[in-house]
Amino acid sequence: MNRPRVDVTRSVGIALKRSVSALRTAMDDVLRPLDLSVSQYACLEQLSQRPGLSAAALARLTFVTRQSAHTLLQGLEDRGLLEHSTTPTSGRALPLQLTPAGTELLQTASSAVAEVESRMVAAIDARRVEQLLADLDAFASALDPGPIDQEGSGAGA
Amino acid sequence: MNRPRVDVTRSVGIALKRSVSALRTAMDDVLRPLDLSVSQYACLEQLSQRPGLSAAALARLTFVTRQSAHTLLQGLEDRGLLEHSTTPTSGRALPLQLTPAGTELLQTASSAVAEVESRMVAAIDARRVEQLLADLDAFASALDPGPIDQEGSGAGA
DNA sequence: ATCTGCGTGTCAGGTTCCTGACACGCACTC
DNA sequence: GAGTGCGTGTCAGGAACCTGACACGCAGAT
Repeated sequence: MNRPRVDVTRSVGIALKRSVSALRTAMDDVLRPLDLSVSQYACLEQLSQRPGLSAAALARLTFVTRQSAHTLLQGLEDRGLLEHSTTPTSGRALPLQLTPAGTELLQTASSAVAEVESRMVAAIDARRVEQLLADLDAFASALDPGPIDQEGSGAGA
Repeated sequence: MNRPRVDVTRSVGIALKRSVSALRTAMDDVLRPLDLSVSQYACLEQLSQRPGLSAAALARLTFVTRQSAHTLLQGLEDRGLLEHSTTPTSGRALPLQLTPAGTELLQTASSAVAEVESRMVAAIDARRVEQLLADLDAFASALDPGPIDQEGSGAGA
């Protein structure tokens, strides 16, 4: 075998990428039978939690551009999983909402994903989950002070 | 403002995705002036740490398919950043190695990335980094017990 | 009322990555 | 020595995502 004396794998970035990669693969595996991609599931889930979202808002929540979300949403709509109102709430924003079929499919998907996530979380001490969540949040805020509520004057050189 | 009483953002998966997304964006920003993508940087870094790697081995280390790595590597080779030996070490595996130009560029890139990563890590208690690394590793192992040092007899179902 | 700024929906093009498939070389079995 | 299994390099096709650009609707300033 090889002994990595130069601990490449001790980088936080790599560890992050590795766990996300594993999670994505695992989610993909359980979502595949339902013909849903991870991004599609994320849209459905967010839409279920916060109905009436616009496509652009949904895009921000799922960390993709609104163009990508648009394409993705069209596919979901073609399958009758969600529908958009024809009456804009404000500006041009068209509120989206799940159809009964979408809600039903989401329930199946959601429990499958929850199983995966709980399998993952079970790997560490339950008491540390909250701390981990906070740390992860701190990471994101430190790198991208946008979406929070920080004005972040004096950007780091 | 809004008070998300339905804490969607409390999912570990989402927190993970958010921090990775922020990290990727930040790395992209500092790597752009060097004409390097995050994946390209990852290849250079791994190759520097472990010279003589094959393209397929590199692919596994950077969490992409060997086909993607192939395309990516070609671009790097065209720019004279790395080169592959013509003599296979074993089977068809062609060992890769950085050129002096590649090593030099990597140094610049590496320090830029290190700055980003340290900015991120600085957001949490330094004493918790080790624990976090272990937790992240546990996540990945729980979901995908493959790439560690398991020979995994019998293909995973 | 007109203008400007911002957010939004949408179309077009390009890049990156993936799945599928094939040919080749080594190790092992018979 | 032929056959089998595994890992590897490579080509082809497609899906997903992104950047760029444009048109439209609301809110506030002029």
